[in-house]
Amino acid sequence: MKRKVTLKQIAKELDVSISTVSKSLRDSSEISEDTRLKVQAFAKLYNYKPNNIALSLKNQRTKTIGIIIPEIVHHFFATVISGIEQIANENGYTVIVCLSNESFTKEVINMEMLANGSIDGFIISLSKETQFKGDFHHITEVMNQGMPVVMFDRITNEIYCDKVIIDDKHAAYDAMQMLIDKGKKKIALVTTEDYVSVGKLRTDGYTKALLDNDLLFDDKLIIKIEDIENCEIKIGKLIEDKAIDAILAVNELFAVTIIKMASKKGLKVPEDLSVIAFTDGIISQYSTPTITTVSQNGIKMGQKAAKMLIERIELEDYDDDEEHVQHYKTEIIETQLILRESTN
Amino acid sequence: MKRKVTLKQIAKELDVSISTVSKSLRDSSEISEDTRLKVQAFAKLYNYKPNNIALSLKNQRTKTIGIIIPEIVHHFFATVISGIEQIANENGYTVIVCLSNESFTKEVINMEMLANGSIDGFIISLSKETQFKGDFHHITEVMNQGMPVVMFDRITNEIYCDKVIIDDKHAAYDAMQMLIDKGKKKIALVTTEDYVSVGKLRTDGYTKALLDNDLLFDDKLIIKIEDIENCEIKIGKLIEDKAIDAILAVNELFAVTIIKMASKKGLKVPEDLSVIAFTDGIISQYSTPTITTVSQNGIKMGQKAAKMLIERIELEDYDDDEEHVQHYKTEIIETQLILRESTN
DNA sequence: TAACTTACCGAAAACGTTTTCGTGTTGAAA
DNA sequence: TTTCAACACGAAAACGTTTTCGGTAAGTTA
Repeated sequence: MKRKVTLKQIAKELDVSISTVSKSLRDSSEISEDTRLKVQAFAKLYNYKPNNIALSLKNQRTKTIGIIIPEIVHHFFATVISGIEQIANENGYTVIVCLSNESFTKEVINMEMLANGSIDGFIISLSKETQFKGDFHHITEVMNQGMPVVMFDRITNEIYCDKVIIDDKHAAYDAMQMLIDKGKKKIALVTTEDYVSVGKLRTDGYTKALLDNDLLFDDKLIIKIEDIENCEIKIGKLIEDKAIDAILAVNELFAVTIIKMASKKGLKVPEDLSVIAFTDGIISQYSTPTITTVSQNGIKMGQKAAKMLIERIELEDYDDDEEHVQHYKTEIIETQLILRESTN
Repeated sequence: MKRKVTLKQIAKELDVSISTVSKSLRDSSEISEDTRLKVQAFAKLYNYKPNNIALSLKNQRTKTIGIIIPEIVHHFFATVISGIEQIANENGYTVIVCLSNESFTKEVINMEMLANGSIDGFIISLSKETQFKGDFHHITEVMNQGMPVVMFDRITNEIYCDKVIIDDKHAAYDAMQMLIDKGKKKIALVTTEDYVSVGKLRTDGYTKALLDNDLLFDDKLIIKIEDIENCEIKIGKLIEDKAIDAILAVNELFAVTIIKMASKKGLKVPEDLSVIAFTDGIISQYSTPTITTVSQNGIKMGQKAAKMLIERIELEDYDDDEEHVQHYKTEIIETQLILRESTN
């Protein structure tokens, strides 16, 4: 069990100074070919690799980016990580993943933990509790320390930073328009509580589409689900009571539950009821019938977020202390309506 | 934009030495109450937090564990990470996640990247390509450097280290026994190629159950899928040609495809055909019919792996260089047969 | 008064790098 | 022989900590 070899050990072994070893390995012209080759051979033999921690301390850069998301057992977030990881890797970065589990406190603790030198920047999607409380001091704090932050999907307008989102309102609008074009008149919306930013925006799109098409807006057709566990009754009632044409669901789980309840009540999808879901994931592809979705393209979202963050990080290196005005951008990832069997 | 404050800055500001500041903040009895309180107040005011990188360098411990998995957009792996993250967090560790994307080369590169001081230990599940090649030098290498490694799920017997697995053979056997007890006589197996360790073991369990119950073993009833994309024809043929009672599938995607093809051919699940899948994930819960599965409990697997790794890491601290024999353990996570609609 | 504690604090090493600067040796030019 | 450049290498600082050791002043004891 030989531990990792260091410059110091090589230097001692070869009876030269540490500087000489370091320079030799970096092909400095200061060193004679003789010693350079000797050192390199020795280093190779003992499989020398520079210690990352030491480099981080010296360079004040860790080549690591921190990701904070509400949960990881969730297709969308997993795809985003996948996209981030890909770009990060291509640029020589590694990623640290922390989960807030939708808890404000855990989000804060995780940020503080990582902010103490462990990473060069954050990519974050806010927890429900954070969005509910509207407390974002932990974000501003790390930003004040000069650490770049990119927010995605679950964002807030109260913080001025780089963001990448989908145009939820517009996407919902498009989905609605498609249903309306197919002749649907009575379209329900199954969504989350309003403090979840995306839920609110999708509701706005839903409403606007109705108005623009001179359709009746009926708030009884909007139901807000708190937790997935006991939503079946609510959904069942909706389907039963209201002679509905179609439903827009803000996520896959709602959609699949809707289909299940519909079939229980003797309704056929899509013949009697069309269903469109947000978040194109595994379920939509494999449920029967397969579900028409608004695809969020988490991969692209992650890639974009990573690119923005890395650019910001590496820009800082030149930027130094020149306090010139930062111009933050908000990138919008285009969505796509993926037509499947749940609509006709 | 004030950068993070350091001990040195505090020392300068308060006109004391760095040591005094450090000791004050750690409540050393060497320091008078006067200066101690003064320093602490100042530190609090400027929100001083020790730099993690510096601590890591000094302590030679990073309080970070590295995870290397084939992919993250995969319910099972996501749950494992979730379990790892939970235990890690409880013990003050953070996790770095790297994806091999089933590539041997990426697996090696990632390991080398992390092995240079960035982490205290590895949790890894082998890529398909690694299992196919049978080349594990990267694992032995980091282990020789004294870095603890825990393998889970996709393991190899050629490496002696801590492992956590499910008893795939036994689990397959149990699932088969259940089908046989229900009177099924002609049971097919849809699996992966043999070099995937778990695929092989599940096949063994399948075979053993047949033999133990004096049922005919027919290798035409075993089909091995290379990639999910074009498996439909193969599966379709299997169902059509062979008057089958039941099918054991080694993962959800195979199972749901089987169900889909069956319904196309006019067969009803479970009336005409029972289906059991490995890997209890989202799909099984939400498909129609819902699918009976062998649950793998990724959470528990991740938790166990994290516990084993952390124990090993912290044991090393005392252990030091006493080269006493390491005794590695292989933990087996119990599986559970979750009965749903796809069996009767 | 001399010797000895005790309380309080600072210098410096250590972790592993990179890089700047200084220094000694060699050979050639003047 | 003197001067100077080129060459080859080492010392030391820096990144931010923690900790050991040493030292100074005051107070205590003989």
